[in-house]
Amino acid sequence: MDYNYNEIEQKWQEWWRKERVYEVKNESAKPHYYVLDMFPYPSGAGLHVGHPLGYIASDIYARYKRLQGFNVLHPMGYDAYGLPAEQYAIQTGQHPAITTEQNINRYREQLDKIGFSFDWSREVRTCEPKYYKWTQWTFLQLFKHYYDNGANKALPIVSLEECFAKQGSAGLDAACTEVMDFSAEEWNGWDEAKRQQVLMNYRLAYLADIPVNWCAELGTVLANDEVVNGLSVRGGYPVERKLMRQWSLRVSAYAQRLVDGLEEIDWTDSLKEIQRNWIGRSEGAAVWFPLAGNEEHSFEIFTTRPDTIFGVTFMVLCPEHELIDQITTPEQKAEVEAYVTWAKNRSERERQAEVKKVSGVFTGAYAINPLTEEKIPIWVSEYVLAGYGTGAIMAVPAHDSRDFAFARHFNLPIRQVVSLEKDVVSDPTTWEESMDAKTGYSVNSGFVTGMKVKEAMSAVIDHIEKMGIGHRTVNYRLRDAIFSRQRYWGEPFPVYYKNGIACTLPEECLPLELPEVSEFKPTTTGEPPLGHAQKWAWDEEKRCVVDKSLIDNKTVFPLELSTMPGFAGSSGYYLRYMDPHNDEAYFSKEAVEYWQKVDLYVGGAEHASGHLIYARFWNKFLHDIGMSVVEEPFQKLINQGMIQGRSNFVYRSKADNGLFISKGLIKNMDDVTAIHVDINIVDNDVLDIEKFRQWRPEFANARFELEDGKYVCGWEVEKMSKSMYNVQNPDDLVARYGADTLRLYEMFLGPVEQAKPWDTNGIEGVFRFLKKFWRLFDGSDGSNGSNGSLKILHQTIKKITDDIERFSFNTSVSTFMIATNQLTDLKCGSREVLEPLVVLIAPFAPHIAEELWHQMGHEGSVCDAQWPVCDPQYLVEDTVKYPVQFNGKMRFMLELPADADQQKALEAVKAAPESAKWLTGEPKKVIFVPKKIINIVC
RNA sequence: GCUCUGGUGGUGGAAUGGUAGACACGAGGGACUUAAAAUCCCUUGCCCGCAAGGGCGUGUGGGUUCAAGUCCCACCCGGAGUACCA
Repeated sequence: MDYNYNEIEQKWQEWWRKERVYEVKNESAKPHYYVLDMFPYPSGAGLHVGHPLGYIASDIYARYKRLQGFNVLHPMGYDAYGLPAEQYAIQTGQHPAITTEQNINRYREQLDKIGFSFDWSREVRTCEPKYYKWTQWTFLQLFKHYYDNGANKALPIVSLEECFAKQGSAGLDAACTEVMDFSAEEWNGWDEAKRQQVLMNYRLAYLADIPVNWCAELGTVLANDEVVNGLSVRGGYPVERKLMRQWSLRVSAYAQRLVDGLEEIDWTDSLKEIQRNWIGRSEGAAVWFPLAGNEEHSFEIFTTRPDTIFGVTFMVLCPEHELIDQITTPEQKAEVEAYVTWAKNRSERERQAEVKKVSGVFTGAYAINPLTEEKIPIWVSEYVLAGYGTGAIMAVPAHDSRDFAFARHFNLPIRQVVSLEKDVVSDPTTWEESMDAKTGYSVNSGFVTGMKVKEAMSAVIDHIEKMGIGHRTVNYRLRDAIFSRQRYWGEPFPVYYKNGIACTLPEECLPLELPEVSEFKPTTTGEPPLGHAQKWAWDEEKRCVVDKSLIDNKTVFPLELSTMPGFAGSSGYYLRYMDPHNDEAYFSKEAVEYWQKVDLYVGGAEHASGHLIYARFWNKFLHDIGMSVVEEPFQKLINQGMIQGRSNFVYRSKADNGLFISKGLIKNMDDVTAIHVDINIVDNDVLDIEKFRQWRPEFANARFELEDGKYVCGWEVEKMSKSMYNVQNPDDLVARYGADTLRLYEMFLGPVEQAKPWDTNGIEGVFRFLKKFWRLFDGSDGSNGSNGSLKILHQTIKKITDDIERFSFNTSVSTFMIATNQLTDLKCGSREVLEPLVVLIAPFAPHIAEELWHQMGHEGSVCDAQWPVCDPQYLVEDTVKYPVQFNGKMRFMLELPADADQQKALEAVKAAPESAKWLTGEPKKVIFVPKKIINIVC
């Protein structure tokens, strides 16, 4: 009987759906395991072969765990809010909800064809009110909490209010936008507006005027991870810095816990490293430098090299620094103002493009080095950033490359205070670069002279702490996440404005549903698209949304016009899958206590500094308020590598426009023009000439110069894109080879974690294997397996189990091929051998496994079978290697049959001289490896 | 610049420090067939040799080891992340 994959796959996909084979309950006597894929944004282009790569890997693991007796949660859903649907809406007027729905249906159809074991009864869509109700709810909780550094967790803001009423800000150690200092009397005397303003300074979701990444083209602000090189990630439009009043999440409060948490999770080192770099923890000191001539005023700087304080030769402020106006001398005023204006008007892109260009201006003012009491000039320069540290630095040109470049440019003094060897100094004016390394000894440095750099660092900090002019501190590069987007297609904020004060909707009134709008563009007055919504005001008494014409600012107030960013909906979706239909809570206590966390998370590394930071933050916060039970949501993380496109080219002769020359015949690449050709009319780099002539009218009369009767195309690895005609649609492959072949082939392509170009050249081999595997079962009988076939089976069990555990799915496929070839040679029809083999292959090729399982007379799904256990007696190797030692050194590798008398052999080796003559038992083969080493095969 | 990765045949890629190149593609040869498809068998890292056999081989140069693709040091080349972060 032929392997009719189309019939088999359709039949079992329907059966799985009908029998609800993949639905799981939140209770079971079995141990639990949660396998999650990063849910997709359903784009209009549909899936290409790169998308399912990770899904196939996680599906294999999920199915494997299920066969091993785990209750496996393996859900799927859609990250349905996003910019492309909105931009499409602006262009066509088509509502994003409609296009999103269409795209989701298309995705679902494509996913179903590949035979995934998702529990679709738990599907979530971030754009549905019953889902985003809980996104909004979490926002409210963030708004209602602050971060207490002492307790090291989020606490209710009401407890902060009580504290302020009793003792003001005294003794408070909380994450905040700016440090505040007030007494209980002051607090109690303030009106509501002022108090709210103060509380806003502490809330975890807060409104503040902050410099944002404004993208005029998209009409919205963007988070730091949505901007690369001054351009928006989506669309590549220029982004400028602008001060705007925006909602933000105080992610920075969790910076240390986000660093610490990396220790306990099982992610790749490179991914952890990306996160560590993004968080950018650096230890150092905050030091106050007094102003010369005005010593009671001082300003704070941050340095990671307190040991170099004796080498400070100038100070630098960022152009935004508030001190500039106060300290600039009249003579320097014009120049400083011109510089500041120039710097502020530069676009982020210009600034980044000219990073190497040194610019700056002297303020005319001086500071006092608190340790040397020297007078040092204060400069202003762009190279000091407003957003990091305090926006002011002490410059040590001898030991910081940027300070060095600045000093050279403006001819400022350079003083060496660190040397690789004790008491050895050189003339810094001859240096070609600064000595930045934190190694060596302090020189010319007062009381720390002669100390090692590390010792000097803490000695200086101790000293300035004693003097009361500074302290040890830690700085993070991680900034708070800007949470407002001036867009339509996102979650509305459950917030209204009562005479300028942000108030939140009562929790019972959630979800606040996204209103209908007449247009998806910003309004003519520059408001976000929600400004077009008629019914967009909050009636405090009726507790409902009303028409905005009713706004009277007494009981009816305007609602927030921004929406939440993409990462809002994706930050907690893994928790919602645990209990997706709960209308009373985000998820029930029982559900989260049962599943705990995601055991295996599979997705792209491009989310390292976005989603994976936000989701960890989100989960830590939910943990603090008693919702999620563990701090780290994703125990093990696998990054599937990106699949690139493999483009094919034909070469048109420059001399003769109708002539195409086969690749091997081209003498000089300058004589031809390479033209992208659709990969669907190329097979194994050989062009289908007829299809090519039909492909486009201008090629209808193409002539060819062939090699061996074939036209061979060139190829190159590029991004998978329509314009390069290298997009491979999985549906075509499923139709041609079946889903099982596609699944196996995607795995066979190489390690899951490695980036690789898509290439169908090998798919025939995998297809051949499945056909062979299928044939193996023709005429299978109830006989017992021979020793040889059982050996093959048990070695296969061992190898496949090991491979799956280390996510080495490409070698698993090879293992199946080897076993199938061997069993075919043995003409093995034994049920005892073949039945476990079906179970082994079920995670990889579920359709064929299901069909064979039923043909063998089983009633239920192969998914409910038992993963076979390997019997060690069949694993014994034919030969065993024994290292033989003389004088404690390994001298021989003795290879003996597994059942040989090893003791006797070893004794014989020891007794004999160093040659192979003496070995009893007639050596079959004596291999002299290098010089003295002998491998002896008996 | 810094951090992380990787470098093995014509190609994708295998190798707990122990016979490098499994498995697959491609290529070459053959069987079956009127023919094609399908299937099966043999060869296939490079060099010398009719052969038996020998020599060389995992980016480069050193080192550790009886033994290195694998471990250590330096360098070269690719890929990714990040960047005046003090």
